[in-house]
Amino acid sequence: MSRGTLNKPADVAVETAGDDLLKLQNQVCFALAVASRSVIALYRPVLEPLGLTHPQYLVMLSLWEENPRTVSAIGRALQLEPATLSPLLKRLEAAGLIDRVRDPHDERMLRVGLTQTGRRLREQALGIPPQIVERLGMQLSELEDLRAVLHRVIGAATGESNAGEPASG
Amino acid sequence: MSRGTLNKPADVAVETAGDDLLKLQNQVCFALAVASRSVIALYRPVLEPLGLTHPQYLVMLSLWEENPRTVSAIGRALQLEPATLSPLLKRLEAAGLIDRVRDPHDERMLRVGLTQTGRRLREQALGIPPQIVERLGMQLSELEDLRAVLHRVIGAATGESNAGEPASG
DNA sequence: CACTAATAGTTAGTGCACTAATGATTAGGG
DNA sequence: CCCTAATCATTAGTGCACTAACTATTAGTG
Repeated sequence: MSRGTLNKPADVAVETAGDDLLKLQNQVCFALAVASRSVIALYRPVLEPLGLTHPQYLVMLSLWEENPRTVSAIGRALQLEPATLSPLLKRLEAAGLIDRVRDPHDERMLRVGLTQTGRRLREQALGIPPQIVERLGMQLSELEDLRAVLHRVIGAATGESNAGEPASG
Repeated sequence: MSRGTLNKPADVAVETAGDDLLKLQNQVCFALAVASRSVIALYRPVLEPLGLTHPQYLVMLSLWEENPRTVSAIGRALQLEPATLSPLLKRLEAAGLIDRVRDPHDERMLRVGLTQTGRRLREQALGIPPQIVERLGMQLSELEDLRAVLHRVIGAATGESNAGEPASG
């Protein structure tokens, strides 16, 4: 990828700078999007036996950490809009993994909870991360670094208030 | 899952391993997905004046690099299926930024080319990367590192044969 | 030349993700 | 109390992304 990707102070010739600036291979956003899709594609065959898509898997992870949760609480954990989760949760309910019940004390809220089947699925899920790491074939240390810098990106992009560093609890 | 991926290795501390493995904050895939969505969200207001979505912007970037391109050539550059591009390209055509013409020599292929409007849009696009970098507020060096490790992830996830070979060399 | 293979794009169908608008419930202020 | 605000979730509508099935064109083989 050669020269000029890094140094472009204002006094540098504009012609070449403008060229590199719009090169696809120099776009972090492009690398981010492709990496995300590629890794999710890696999950597809692994999740298929569990009958889960990747976003559904993330919802299950969030519920395995804290069991009855409201829609917006899941949304905060996963950085997703309620409008995205609403149909997704209905599919998980149809699959028998969760149930959706209005909170008796405040009927605006929906209590999303694991069913017996949903709880049991966690055992199978334990095998997933090692499979992914194996398929990726990257060093764990490098993945750790990646995760760390991604959390910094998330913090920077979402306003820093909510980065989400490793579980302090 | 072939042999024994589910079995916990006996020589590793078992207690914490199973717990941490499924923690949302430890998932690289989750960080990747959120970072990708967050950064794309950052682009939304910046691209809005150009009338482009982020995937459409990436298609334009690929065409500004090499002008008439076939659908599958764009797909290779962007790592997207033709079925994804087909409707997207029609929207870009409807917006007047590209035209779609069958290759006279081989009518199976579609030559996707920039219109005058599409070419001119590049001038406005030159302002985008700096705006994003500013909104992100991260060091360029850190973004360079991120991009590098992301390209390694892409290579690892897609089978290494086809990572992100810097354009034309 | 006809028949089959391969190639390039499109269509159909499912599921995510977002914005904006809506419905339903609760909380607060006159 | 009632009436407005705010809150929580859902619906509608657009656009991406994938798989699988399909059409159309070209290439290869007997």
